[in-house]
Amino acid sequence: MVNIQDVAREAGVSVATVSRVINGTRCVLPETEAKVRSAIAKFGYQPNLSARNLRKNESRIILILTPNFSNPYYSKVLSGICDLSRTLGYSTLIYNTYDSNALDEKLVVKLFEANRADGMITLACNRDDRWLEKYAGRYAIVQCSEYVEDMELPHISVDNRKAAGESVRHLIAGGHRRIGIVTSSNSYLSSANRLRGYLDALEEAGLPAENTLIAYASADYSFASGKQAARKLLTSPNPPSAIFCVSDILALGVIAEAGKLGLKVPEDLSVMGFDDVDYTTMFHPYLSTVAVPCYELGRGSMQLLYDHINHKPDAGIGVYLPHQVVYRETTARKNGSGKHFNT
Amino acid sequence: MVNIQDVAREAGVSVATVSRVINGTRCVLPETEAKVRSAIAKFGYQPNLSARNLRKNESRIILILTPNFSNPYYSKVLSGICDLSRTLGYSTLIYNTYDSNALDEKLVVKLFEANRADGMITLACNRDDRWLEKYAGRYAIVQCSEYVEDMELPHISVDNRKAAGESVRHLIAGGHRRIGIVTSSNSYLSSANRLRGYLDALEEAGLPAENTLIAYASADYSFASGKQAARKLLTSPNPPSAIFCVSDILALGVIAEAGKLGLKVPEDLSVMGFDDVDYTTMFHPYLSTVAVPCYELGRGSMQLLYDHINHKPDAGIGVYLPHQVVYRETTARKNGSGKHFNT
DNA sequence: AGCCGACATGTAATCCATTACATGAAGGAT
DNA sequence: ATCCTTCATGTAATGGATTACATGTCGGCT
Repeated sequence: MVNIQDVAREAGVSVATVSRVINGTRCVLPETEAKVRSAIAKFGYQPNLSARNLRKNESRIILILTPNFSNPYYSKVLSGICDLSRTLGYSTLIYNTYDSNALDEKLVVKLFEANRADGMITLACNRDDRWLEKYAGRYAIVQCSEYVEDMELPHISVDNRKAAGESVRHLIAGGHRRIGIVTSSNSYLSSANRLRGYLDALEEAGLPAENTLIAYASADYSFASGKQAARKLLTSPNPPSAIFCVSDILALGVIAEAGKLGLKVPEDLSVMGFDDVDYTTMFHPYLSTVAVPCYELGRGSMQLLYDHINHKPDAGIGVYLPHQVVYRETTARKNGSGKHFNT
Repeated sequence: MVNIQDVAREAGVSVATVSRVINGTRCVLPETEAKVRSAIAKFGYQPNLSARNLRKNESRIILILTPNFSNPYYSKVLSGICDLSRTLGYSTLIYNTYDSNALDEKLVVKLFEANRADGMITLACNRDDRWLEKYAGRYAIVQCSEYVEDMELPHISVDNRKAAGESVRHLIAGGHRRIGIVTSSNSYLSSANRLRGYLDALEEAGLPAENTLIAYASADYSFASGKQAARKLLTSPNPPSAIFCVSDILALGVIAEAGKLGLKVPEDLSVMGFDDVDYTTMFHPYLSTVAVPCYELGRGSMQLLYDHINHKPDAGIGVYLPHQVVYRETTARKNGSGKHFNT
């Protein structure tokens, strides 16, 4: 493999000069630069990143921790992160945490200490990950979508509580009085906040929050777990006429199970999802849901991370992006025409 | 940051001994090893990967080129790659090529020459990427799902031609005589081979291959492009009674468009997909399709790459994994009961 | 006793790019 | 003519781990 020495020899200059040309440091005569550039081109020389990283004590790699990138929500966020990181000159290392339900502190510390990563974006931290705080000053870490409350670490997300409240208020305005929720048994703040928003709306309307209306799906937001949760809700003695779900895939599972139980959506049951992934408008009825700007969340978290890595003074700590509740075909007035409605 | 010198000093040994302990080289007295280990634990020491990589001339990173990891097919394959790579001690760098329709030779060479990657798995190469061959001996490269024919580079895939043939033969056995295909206008071998398989089956049955039965969707396998292609096929003077699609998402688009045109699936139109991604059984009618072992394709390509990186002599060049045609609810006999059938 | 081999451990070269510091030439000021 | 500044470029130290080679100790054999 050709190294900087070879290039220097070929160009008849010293290695320092070659390095200066590569890194754009001034103080190089145009004709010298031309000689160096042509030597570089001749050999197809690429600076060895291991050597550069060793010397500069950086890696130009950022670490991304995600629950599961096969989930369409996360893959959209990841697209945003990866696209921006590439234009900023960073490579991305993506790790699935799967259902471990907690970040692996050892792994994170290892990757930082080993100089493998300059920063990290986590889409997977939850309530129990307070240990992150220990590293707040030392490592550049950004929490995206999920974050730990009251922690001095930068994060970016939508206002889950408010969005959930709006959704449920919409259902109430449609005449629904028994409204169920399918949430997740994981420890993510987003699930908890969406549940809070649901309870907010119920309380405002003077509706009781019954335990039989709250179903906890398994931690992975899977279609199957949505079906299971729906079955519990819909086969109870006094079933809900509307169900708010904390994710679209769960909502899709609810709709499937409702169909199996002979219920028509939205005539017999209104369903709301959350996230607005691509699949919400591939099949009828189109899903009513909360549109989350996934891609922008990804880009935003990368920008935030970049600012922190480079110690930009005004890099924010908490950034909130706007959501949009979209009413499509899975929500209808209670005992109404069966047509979807807008309040 | 603590380095190997600090550990050596603390343990009262030389750096060489510390290195030997870390790397499991024999010839270290148990009590010496214990001293070193406790020093490592005390400092939470992690070897600097940049330094190690520089010295060993490796990176323990593998590069993955994929058209778009938001596509459920690719994300499944990627899961397989990432899971195995992690157990083999490699990190994965994933790059989306998006619709550039060709691999970026410059980028690939750059990453290899810069010692950023030890190997590469491409899910995105196509007919035009013959340049890969130049690097066959120099870089470890594995082609997954897609590959360039007649090239001495390892690849792993299913037998697309055969699988497509089986699917179309099934439709013919169901009495269909006018069978359309929605393929993609990209240059991927899989699309080409699926088209070949379609033509094989037609020819065997003595059916003419008409241009009006072949629709080219845009290169990205998108839902929207499936709809568009279906419209062309179904609004032609003599429309097909069955459509074979080279991907599930395209098939979903075809079904959606058929519905819009007032056609019932499978009563009025049979539809077959390809890949069997998760979404095929989330909505009725469940999609008839070819089940491709995505996850295993991913694992297999990583294993193949690993074998090549480590110069295992019997690492294969062409590996083919079995597929499985699954008949579900979107295929029916022509003018039949409307129920799905098995041949 | 003398010699050799086996084995544990240390010393120092090496991988390659970056950069602080050194050098030297050219041009300007007095 | 002399000195000082400026600027381009070179020299060499540096980052941290690996590893070929060197050293030293101990036991066994004759």
